[in-house]
Order: sequence, then C-alpha cells, then structure tokens
Amino acid sequence: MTVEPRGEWTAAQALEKGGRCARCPVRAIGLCCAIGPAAACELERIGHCIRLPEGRQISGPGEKSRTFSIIVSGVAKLVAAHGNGERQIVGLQFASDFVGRPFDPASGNVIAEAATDVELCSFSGSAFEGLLATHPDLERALLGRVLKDLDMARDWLFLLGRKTAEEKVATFLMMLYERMRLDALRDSTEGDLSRHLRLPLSRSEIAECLSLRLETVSRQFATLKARGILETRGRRNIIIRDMAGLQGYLDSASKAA
Amino acid sequence: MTVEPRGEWTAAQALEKGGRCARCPVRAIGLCCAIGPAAACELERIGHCIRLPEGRQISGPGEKSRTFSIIVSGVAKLVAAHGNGERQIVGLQFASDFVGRPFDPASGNVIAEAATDVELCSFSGSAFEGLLATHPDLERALLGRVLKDLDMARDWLFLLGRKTAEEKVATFLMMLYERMRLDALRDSTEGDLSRHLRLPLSRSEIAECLSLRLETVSRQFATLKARGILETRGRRNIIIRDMAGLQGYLDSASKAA
DNA sequence: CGGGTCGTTGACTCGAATCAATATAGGTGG
DNA sequence: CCACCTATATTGATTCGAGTCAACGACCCG
Repeated sequence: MTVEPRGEWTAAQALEKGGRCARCPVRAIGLCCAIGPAAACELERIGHCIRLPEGRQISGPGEKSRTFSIIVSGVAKLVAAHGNGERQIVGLQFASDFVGRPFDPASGNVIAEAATDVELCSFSGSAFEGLLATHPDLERALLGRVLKDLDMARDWLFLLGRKTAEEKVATFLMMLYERMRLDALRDSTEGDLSRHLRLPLSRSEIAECLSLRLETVSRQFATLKARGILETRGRRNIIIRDMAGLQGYLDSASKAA
Repeated sequence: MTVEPRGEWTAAQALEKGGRCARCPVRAIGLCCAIGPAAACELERIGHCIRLPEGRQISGPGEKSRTFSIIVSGVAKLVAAHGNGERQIVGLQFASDFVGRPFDPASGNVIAEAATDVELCSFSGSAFEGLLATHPDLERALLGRVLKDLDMARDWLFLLGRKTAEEKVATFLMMLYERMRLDALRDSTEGDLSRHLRLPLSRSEIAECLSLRLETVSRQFATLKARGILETRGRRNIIIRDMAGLQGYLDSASKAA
C-alpha cells in the first residue's frame, strides 16, 4: 500500500491539465462516478486534493470550516469520544468513501481522523452543498452512500453486541481483507497479494474498533496463529493461511471444536 | 399511550375529506413536513394508512413488496438476525420516523417489526421513489433523516462497546423518556406524565437492544430501584424518581460511590 | 547500536452470562 | 368478579470470558 505521490493540486491546475478527475484513481467508484462529465467539471472546479499525515484530524468539532471530502487513498477512522477518555471507533472509511456531512452543522459527536497518511479530494461544505442542490444524481448517490454507512454501522452493532473476542478479530480481518483487496485489484499493483494484508491500524486502534483491550486483540492474534489460520510478518503485515478457517468465524456459525 | 383509532383510509377517501394529512398527528414533524401543500397532496394520493399488531413484520427479507412507511403511532424495532439464533435490535423507530429503504432492493439484513401496535402511513416503494425524484425537498429531508439514523446507530455503538450494564439500562431509559416525552407533548394528552414512562418493550427485548441477558436487565432495574432512582408499576410502567441520578449514568461520567 | 514505542505473554480479578428456582402480573374461563 | 394459569419477570448460585495489572520481548527509529 505504498502511496504514489500525486502532489497537491488546485481546481485551476486541474482544468489546465484537461481534467484531473480523468486520472483520479477513485473517479470510477467514488461519489463522483454518479454524475456526467459536465457536472464532473464543476466538481473539479470546487475541489482540491490534499494530503494529510497519519493522526491528523479531518473533520469534527474543532475544525475551523465544514468540509466534505472523498478519500483518494489511505484510511480514515471515525471516532466517538465521550466525556471521560473512552473512545470507540464507529467506522472506517477507505478509498472512494466520503468524510463529512452536508447540510448538517453538528456532525454528531463523531470526529474523523487519518488512520494512515491519506489523500483527500476535498470540498468546502457550502460549495459541495450548492452542487448537490443542482445535481439530483449526485444527491441520490450521496443518499446511497449514507445508506451503505448505515448498514455498516448496524452490522458493527451486531459485531459488538453478539460476537466473542475471537469472532470480532476474525470478522475485522475479513472485512479489512475484502475491502483492501478491492482497492488493490483496482490499483492492480502486486499480482499475488492475494493472502497478504497490511493492517492500517495498530493493535490498540483495532481494540478501539472492536471494543476490546489491546491485550485481548493480541491474544486473539496468537490464537489464530496457533490454529494455523494466519501468520504475522512484523507488526503490520498478515498472511492469511486458511481463508476458509477465518470465514468460519463470520456468522458465529462455527461451534465445532 | 392509548392509540385513538383513526381507522383505515385510502388516498381517495383522504382527498374527499379535503386532506387527511391536515389532521395527521405527525404531519408537522414527519418527513412530509419538508414539502409544500401541492406535493403533500400527491403524497396523500399514493399513501394509505395501515394498522399492524404488535409482533408483525413491517419490512425486510420475506416481504412481498418493497414499501416505505412513516410511523404515525407506536414503536417499530429494527432487528439484525444472523445465522444462528442471535438477534440484535439495531434501532427503534418512533412516531414520525420512517421504515424502509428507497432505491435499495437489499435492505441490509435488517428486518423491521412492530414492537407495539403501530399505525403506518405506507407507500409503495416505487411510488415513493417517483415522488422523491420529482421533489428535491423531500429527498433532502430523507437524507437528513438517514443521517440522523446514522448518528443514532453510532451513539449506540458507543453504548454497546463502552458502557456497563447499569449505564446501558440507564441510558436506554433516558433515551426512551426523551423520545416519548416529545411524542406525549405533541399529543398533549396527560398533563403530568412528566416522570411516567410506559415501556414499549419487554425485558427480553430491552436485553436484545443493549446486548445483555434479560436477567441482567432485570437486575439493573432492581439496582436502580434500590437507589431510589425509579419505581415500577406493573411490568411496563416506570416512574422516574430521580431524573438527575438517571442522567448521571449517561456519559459514564459518574464514578462516585 | 541503543532507546523507546508497540506488542506479547502471564497471573489474577471482576462483571455479566448461565443455570436454576421461584414469584408476580395480567389475561382467561368459570 | 374471582380463581386459576401461563407468560414474564425476579432473585440466587455459580461459571467463564475478557479486563486489569505487571513484566518481558521485539520491532523500528534515529
């Protein structure tokens, strides 16, 4: 998952070059795929690409201006933090997903943070809202994306509420694998990364996702390794040795010893 | 929460009567409040009111036709059920909320069920989608509602992941209280139901919401009673004796003995 | 090569689940 | 209207999974 630098660019530059969007890796799968060339040109005019380092806040309370962004590369985490120090990661957004909330000043206590270095195609909130108002296709597409996020959140509710630590970790890895495999196929860089997975999160962040402690996550990795389901290569790389074994955990279906 | 029978009615009847919507208790706060009288008239034409008894499935896999409904009275629960018998309630919808998913054939494994007897203002999926396509205001309002559901789901993730059994039950009761107080104020039936709460769910359903066992829910009720925070009147009625005490649990902020 | 962060492993604790009796509400039929 | 009956709810005893506290080990940075 090496990020090929594309550099910062502005709408003006993009137009000069005859359509930066045309070369955008998520043009075909992001929100922007829902609109025709004319509207895409308008999008290009109001958007600009920015790169943020791991850890930087992308949106949420404390940000100066409301923005709306499409992720070009990297992973963002959505974090709910209440009163005391408790944090819960309530969502992960990958390439082609969006971050931000049009028409909604208070984005519900959730902050978005770069989990890895990220490239964003970013719009000012009001400019993007203006475009939404004049392009029903775009608004329709956004509705679809929000519904997808809602499904994801509800799947996650089931995971947090009903799965054991072992099932949580296995489900998390499968989710990550499916999602990053899609991204990899598009980039079509390495031919056989098939069973290789680079983790975008630390153990402690995985724990924040799954409502576990980092020690428990570590133990579950150890269990999965002991069963020959995975191998680790350093801290952030995983090789899935037994895909079927991993899938066996998905629906809490496997009760066999 | 006695449901005043409004009877079944069809669009045709409604028009004869000069606008059934005008007398609808959720007209001012439902999705339909986003649109002008002309569009409201069209909504009236394609919608009809139905009443379903407690326990009846409203939507989800297994329903013959895709529908979209606005809840007029009663409470619906959204249930995620996977493989084995595990069930997780992933959302509750109250009067003025919606049930159903426009433009989305596969409604993400979630089924909606009447938690109490419900009155619905129901539309065929395609008819409602047609109206959405021609009324941007309505689509905008729908987007807002879906974003609200998303916030709710994410708050719930925090609750499931980071709160103790006691905090879960207290938070659940406060959520219910806030929501049902709003409904009650609108109906303005009883003057002082201020601290009275009728539970729309059984202990076992509450447990399904909170990822607890019903025994644990029962124990937490007992604890809250012992602390003088609540009283129970029969199985389904609660009187909140110490509102501040209950609120103390909301943000996991109270660690005082 | 050294230092520090991050991850792993171990021993023990604790909160909620589980298993098992009761007890009560609330509907039904006499 | 009352007595019964069954669902639902409560309470108790015990188990178990994950949390907590603590020490050690390994990776990655300069």
